[in-house]
Amino acid sequence: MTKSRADKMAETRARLIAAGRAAFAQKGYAEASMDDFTGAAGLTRGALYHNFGGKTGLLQAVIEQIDGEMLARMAEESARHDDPWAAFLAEYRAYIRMALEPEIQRIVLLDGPAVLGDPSRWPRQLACLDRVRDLIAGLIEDGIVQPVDLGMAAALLNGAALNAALLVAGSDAPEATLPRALDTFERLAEGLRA
Amino acid sequence: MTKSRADKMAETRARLIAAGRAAFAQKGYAEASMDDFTGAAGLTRGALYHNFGGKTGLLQAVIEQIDGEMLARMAEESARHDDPWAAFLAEYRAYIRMALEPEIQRIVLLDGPAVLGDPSRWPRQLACLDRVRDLIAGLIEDGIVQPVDLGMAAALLNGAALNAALLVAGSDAPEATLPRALDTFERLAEGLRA
DNA sequence: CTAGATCGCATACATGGCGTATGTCAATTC
DNA sequence: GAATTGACATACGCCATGTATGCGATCTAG
Repeated sequence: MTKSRADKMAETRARLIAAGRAAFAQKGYAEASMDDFTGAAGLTRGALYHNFGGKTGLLQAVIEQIDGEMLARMAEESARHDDPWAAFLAEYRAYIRMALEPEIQRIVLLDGPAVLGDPSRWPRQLACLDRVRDLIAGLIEDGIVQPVDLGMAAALLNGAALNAALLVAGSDAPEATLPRALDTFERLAEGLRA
Repeated sequence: MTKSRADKMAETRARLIAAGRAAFAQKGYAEASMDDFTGAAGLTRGALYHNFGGKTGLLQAVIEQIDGEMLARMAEESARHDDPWAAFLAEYRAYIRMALEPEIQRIVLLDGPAVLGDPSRWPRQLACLDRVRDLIAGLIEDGIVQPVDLGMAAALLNGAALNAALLVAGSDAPEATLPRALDTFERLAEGLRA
């Protein structure tokens, strides 16, 4: 079975995304040289410009991929709980833990907003943000949470979770700090309950 | 009265900081060319490297200056309230309003962390973060707030406030969105009360 | 008071990364 | 099977940062 043209293109896209993802995570967006990571992928900058239009286009694609993985992991966590509030907190615990990983922290949470602008204005918004919005909407409908502005509540909670994760990641003993972060976050979230 | 050598150096530093501040705010850190804004200040890159060691050094100095102004404005706001909890909320209201300003948003909240790394690990930490820590410590001592981890609570609240501000700033009608942001934030903060 | 040392800043140069225009070869189409 | 399309490579120009060098003004020593 010979590879079709579209298959080959999909493969080069995947290779470039993988190489870019590794480089962005390790050196940061600004310090990652296109020649370096396209070369590492066995390609040249020509392929990158053809497929993604430029360096920022590749960053978008990388973020989209990571976002999809984050969404899946959060959904997986919440599925283990029957109580809606517990499921809600479980998703945020997963989010905070993921924000600890250097790859997600650097690419999605630091360089992404700085290079592409505020995530809430991205053309393809982060799926995990949308998901949290839906969760909160359900909690409000069930009378578990006060009737607050959906997008606002989601943004506030995301910001709190992100900073919690950054602080944990930067601490000397992340493992010891993580439970305190989760605890403090849950107390904050209590403020939204009916 | 003739200018001393130190006086002149202080003036060039001030000029460079002012020019860099304007350029970083308008075009973002990465897009701001050193030749451009040093030229606008009537100087050259030589002066910049001599005084600040490089582009990132200037960014640090700019952030330090803005941080000082933010601290002053927050202190001013809280001084108008007698009730400790009201004063605490007033400071955060001021913080959210300040995060709306493109200059602060772009330089301190977006590019700063992306270029210099996590603020909590900066050599000269943000003074306004320290201030919030102290406020929370006082509230805990007075029994107004639950005994939570100081740095963690401050980080969470700052993250929530930051994202609230970003969302407001990115909305179509910032003036109409701001009150909802403040309201949601105060509800969250309620979660920390004893 | 003057000569030399110092220091703040400008100038010139080297390096390297991004973006674009052009070329090439393989796959598709008729 | 010839022509065309399209995916990707190659080559070039431009611009930005960082560094090494040079100059002139201020401070200092005798």
